[in-house]
Parts: sequence; structure tokens; C-alpha cells
Amino acid sequence: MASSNPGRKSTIYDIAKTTGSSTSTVSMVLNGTWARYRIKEETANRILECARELGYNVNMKARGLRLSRSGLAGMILPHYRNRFFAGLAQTFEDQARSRGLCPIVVGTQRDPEVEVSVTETLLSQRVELLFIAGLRNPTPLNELCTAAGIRSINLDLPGDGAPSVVTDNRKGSATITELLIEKLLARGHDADELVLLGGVANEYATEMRIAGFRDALEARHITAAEDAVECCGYNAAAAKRALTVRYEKLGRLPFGLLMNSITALEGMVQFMATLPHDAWKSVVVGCFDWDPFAAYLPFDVTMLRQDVQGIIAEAFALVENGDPTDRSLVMVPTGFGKMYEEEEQTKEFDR
Amino acid sequence: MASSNPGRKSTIYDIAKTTGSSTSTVSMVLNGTWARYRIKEETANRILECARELGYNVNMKARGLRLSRSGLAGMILPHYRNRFFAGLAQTFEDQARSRGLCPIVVGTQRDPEVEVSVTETLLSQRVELLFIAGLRNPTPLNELCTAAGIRSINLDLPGDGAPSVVTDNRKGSATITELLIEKLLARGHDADELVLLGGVANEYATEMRIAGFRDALEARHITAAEDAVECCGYNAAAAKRALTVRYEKLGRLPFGLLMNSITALEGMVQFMATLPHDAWKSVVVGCFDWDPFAAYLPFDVTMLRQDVQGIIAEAFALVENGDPTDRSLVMVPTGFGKMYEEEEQTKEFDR
DNA sequence: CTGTTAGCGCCTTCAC
DNA sequence: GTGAAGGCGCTAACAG
Repeated sequence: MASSNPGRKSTIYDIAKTTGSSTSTVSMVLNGTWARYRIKEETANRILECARELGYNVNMKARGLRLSRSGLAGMILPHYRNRFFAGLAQTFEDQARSRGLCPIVVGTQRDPEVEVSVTETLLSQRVELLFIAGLRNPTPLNELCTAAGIRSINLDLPGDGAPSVVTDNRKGSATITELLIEKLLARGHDADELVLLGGVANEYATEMRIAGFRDALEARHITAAEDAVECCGYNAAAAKRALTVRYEKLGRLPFGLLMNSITALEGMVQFMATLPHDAWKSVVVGCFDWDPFAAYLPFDVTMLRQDVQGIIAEAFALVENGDPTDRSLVMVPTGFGKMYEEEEQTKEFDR
Repeated sequence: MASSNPGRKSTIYDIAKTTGSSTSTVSMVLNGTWARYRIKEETANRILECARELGYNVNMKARGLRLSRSGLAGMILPHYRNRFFAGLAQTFEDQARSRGLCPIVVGTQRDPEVEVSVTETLLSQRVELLFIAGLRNPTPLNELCTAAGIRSINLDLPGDGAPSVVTDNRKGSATITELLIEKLLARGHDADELVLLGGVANEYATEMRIAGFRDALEARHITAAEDAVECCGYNAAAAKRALTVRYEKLGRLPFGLLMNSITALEGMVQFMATLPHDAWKSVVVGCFDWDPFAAYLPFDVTMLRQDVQGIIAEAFALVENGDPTDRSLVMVPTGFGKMYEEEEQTKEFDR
């Protein structure tokens, strides 16, 4: 780490001077295009060596300015607090890096002002693409991007200002509903014991999940109970409250529960913790999204897992296909349990 | 959103031409320094208006080149899969934004090659500072930064290549150990039932926690059992295995358990799920780090929470104080339960 | 009050 | 094979 000029980053001029060559030669060598220009290998090596010694490091600001390519890929999401968004972020980073881009992901806390200002900031940094995840209404942000000539893709929730990649919630919901019905029947309960709890009415994901839920019931010619679907909101407290009410009315829990989010499941667990132990075994549970703790709780729970790798891959494909008028909606299927081996490979010092 | 020149981002030249003024006037107006230069308010308004219509957006690459200030703040961390790192990322983003910087955080999956290449990338993007979180040996990265004249701060785990901000693990450990002992005694058990499980011997955080554990025992003149500390590793499977062995040897669980990480706690929960229900109530548990699911499991668990806001604030203070030879080690105290009101304020559509 | 100009560091063409 | 020069978009003197 022998920086001859500590504190000041070195430039190609420094290298040119120390090696006694010209800036263009240095530039070519550093870009790997030197072979095409028949530059002496010896010269090239000398320059490379010198660059290392000086701790040289391209100035992407200058290169980007010249080439009008920043090398930055942006993504905004609400937060990192669940495995879905955390996984999206991680996968995005990996795939961006593998394309030679520097990932830059920002959490907005669902604050509309932050969303706009972050988008503007990323645009000023001249990101080459922007993925917008989990926004109910991404259109204003899409428009900002379009105006700046930057491609944006909506993830998780669709919008009409850009192409969107979302989980196939309806199909997934039907699949898990089907599975829960099987389990209920196997336990000798009625299928119409199943309750879909959580989420917000008229919100895209919730509506799709409700539709899938009904699909599965109808496929078996089962009439859903009046109150089989309850959109009590996504958060834990609301789900806990809703369950409490049902418990008091019914004198017990429903035998089958499909929770509309990991946070709703959190609320359910909080409620279960207040009940006698055998309550845990009395109920068959399903959940959209996955969490490592929840997966091992002492009750029968099945978690629907989103395919973050698939989502990100589709999104990159969309930006790479290049049609700026594209507004297609790509559906990515879900799965159960672990989806990627490596994802769970915790390193020795992971905690 | 009327971009007169869709697809091409507009520049100050475009604005200068359309408003019939000069680039410097435009520049000053856009930077808000126009009052100082006594530019007519009317002109200013015309320019501002035009900028809006053109969907103008500063090119930070060019501005950065000129001012040699990128407006970027970097942070690297192993992953986002637990609440500590997720919170660090979120807090970093908030605080960076409030300082007018654009946060750019990258997860490295603890891959040393990725760590180096990400650092180099961030350095080429000319980030103005770099926070390095959760690395066992951050020194090589610190050196890269120093060579480039960029200030770096180590977070969570210390290093000798830069100042470090870490949680006061020893004090925290002593506090929670003390609390668990109280609980054990209240239940009529011996204090030497307490076991510290998980982590890696000779690793900084683990060693500090062991020291704190012993501090608390010694303060009460209790001799720790031979096998009171078991560094079985951080991951869930290892913790589960270690507990299984103890269970078989003892015929029951130890009455008190202090788990060295959220992942180790995960392993414990997995093991508990295999036991009869009353096992959950038989044990008093503590854990370093916090998780929303774990916090509401049906057993007596106390979670030590790290002060992510404090850590990030100290880190920014360190870079702002400016002494590049500073190698100080700042300790940030821990707390129990919720530490910030707002942190748990889930928005309506959060899931 | 406003316009002109000289770079910031880099890449690319075009001479030599 | 190598050097000189122009310009990416912006800012800060410095002239008018």
C-alpha cells in the first residue's frame, strides 16, 4: 500500500509522469484495450505495476462524465426488515455486480417524500437503471426516470409507468390454500374452517391472494364462509386483535389460518403465546413469505416463498431487452421452503 | 413531466439557451447562491421554472468532478438478514441523507474478494467516507481507503487501520447475565445453571461477552461451572446440536441459557420445538441481539439490543472530527426491548 | 447584474 | 507505438 502521494488520489497523469509515457497510453493499458493499439507489453506491464504502487483507482466520476455511463445500478425499497426485501436487495447486488455495475440500494421507509428525493438523487448520480420495489404507486417515480431517459422496472407491486415483475400471488395463493385444505381434511375438519387473515382490501397483492384463495375453494366446490376473508391490515397488532375477536366469538381458534404476511403471522404468534400450549397444535397455518424463526415454531406452518432470484433476473432481462415503451407484467412463480441452497449457507462468523 | 427532449437529460446549457441567459447564471440560481450575486429575482424564477419543465436534474458526476465532492457515502456490511445489520443500514441511510449525502450500502456476503472489489468500486465512485461493518479483519480495506485519501470507520468489530465504533459487549453481557441470575434465583434455581452458548472462541465479540459473563458471576462470588461457556459457533445447526448433547447428558435443559447470537437462538428454538411443551417454560433465556419473532415466543426471553442509532452517530462524529490518525475505539452501550419508538411504527402497508 | 472562461479526470480520435 | 487536443456538465473566478 505504498501511496507515494498519501491523501491525494492519483490520476492517470501521475502514472504517465512516473512511467514516462503519455496519458492515452496509460488509459489504453488500464482499459485493457492496449493490445488493439499494439502497445509494447513491457510498457503495459510497467504501467500496470506503477498503477498498483500508486494505489491508483479510476475516477468513475470522470470516466462516467466522458462516457456518459456511471456504472451505477439503483434500487429503492421500503425497508430491509423482512426476508423478502432483504433477499431482493442481496440478489440485486449480486446480479448487478456480475454485470459490472455498482449496486446502490436505498430504503425509503415508505415515505413518499423520501421516495421522490431518493429517486432524484439517484438520477443525479446517473444510475443506469432503477428498480422500484414494493411501492403501491410507483408511477410518479417511473415518470421521473422516463423524463431523465433512465429505464425503471417495478418490482413486487405493478405500475403502469414501466414494466413490472411481480410474484404470481394468485397462483401461489391457490396452491397453498389447496394444501391447507388437504391438511384440514386429513385432521377431520371442514374445509370451510379456513380463514385468510391480514392485508388491505383493494390492494393489489391482497386482492390477488384473495382471488387465489377463492379459486382453490371453488375448484373443490366449497363455499367460503361469510367471514372467511378478513383484511385487517398487515401489521402484527391488527392481526393479533382480529384473532382475539375470533377466539372470543368462537370459543377457540379457527382450525385453519392463512396469514397474509409475515407481520400478520408475527401477530398470530403473539396471540398464540397467550393461549394454553395445546392451542399451538390445534391449528394448521399457512403464510405468504418466509422467516427463519417462524419456520421452526412448534406448530404446523407452511410458508410460501417468493423467488427473489427469479424476480431480479426477469427485471434485468426487461431492462436489457431495451424497449422503452414496454409495459409488460411478468409473473414469477413461488415455492415452498428453501429455494436456494446457498442462501442458507451461513458462514462461520455469521450471526 | 413535459420533457422537451425526452430520453436525453437536459443540461444547464439547455436551460441557459431556452431562458436566454448564461450558464453561470443558471448554475448560481440552481445552487441557491443567486441571492449573493444579486441576480434578478425574475430571472431566477424564469430559470427555475424552465428547469422544472425540462425535468432538469444536476449531473452529480460533473459537479463532483468539478468540486471533487461526490456526495456519496458508502457502507459495506455482511448481509441484511438480521435486525442488527438491517437497522444499521437503515440508520446509516437516514443519517447520510440528513447530511445531504447519498447513502450507498452494499452487502458482501462475507466474501473477502467481494469485500475488496466492492471497496475498490466505492473508491472509484469517490465516496466521501466508508463505514465497514461486521468484518473480522477490516484492516486491508482501511488501507485501501487510506491510500485513496478516504476516511473509513469500522463498525461492530474493531480494527487497527481506522477508528472503530463497537457495541459495549462486555458491559452488556454483564448486565444481561446479572438479570438472568436474578431470574434463576427467583425460580429457586442455582445461579451456576447459567450457560453461555454460541459464538467462536478468540473472536472479539465472543471474548468480550464471555468476559462480561464472568464479570457478573464474579461480582456475586459465583464459580462458573466447568462447561458454563460453550463456543459452538454462531449458526443455528451448531447451537441445536450443542443443546441436544446437553439435554441428553443432563436429562433436561439447563435452567438458564444465554445465547450468543440471534442465529444461535434460532437453533435453540428449533430444538425446543422437538421437546414437550412444558420445556418452553422450564428455561430462562437471554440473547444478544433482537428479533421480532423471537421476542414474542412463549417463553421467558430477554434480548439485548444494540444501539444502531448511537453507533452510526458516533461513526459520523468520528469522520467529522477529522483527525486521520485517529484510531480510537468508541464503545456504545446496549439496552433492552424497544429502543426507538419510531422504529416499530409499521406503516399501513408494511409487511 | 450577467457573460466568458478555465479547468476537474478521463477517454477517444487523429496526427505524428 | 505515442502525444496532443477536444469535450463530457458543472462551478467559480474574473471580466464586463
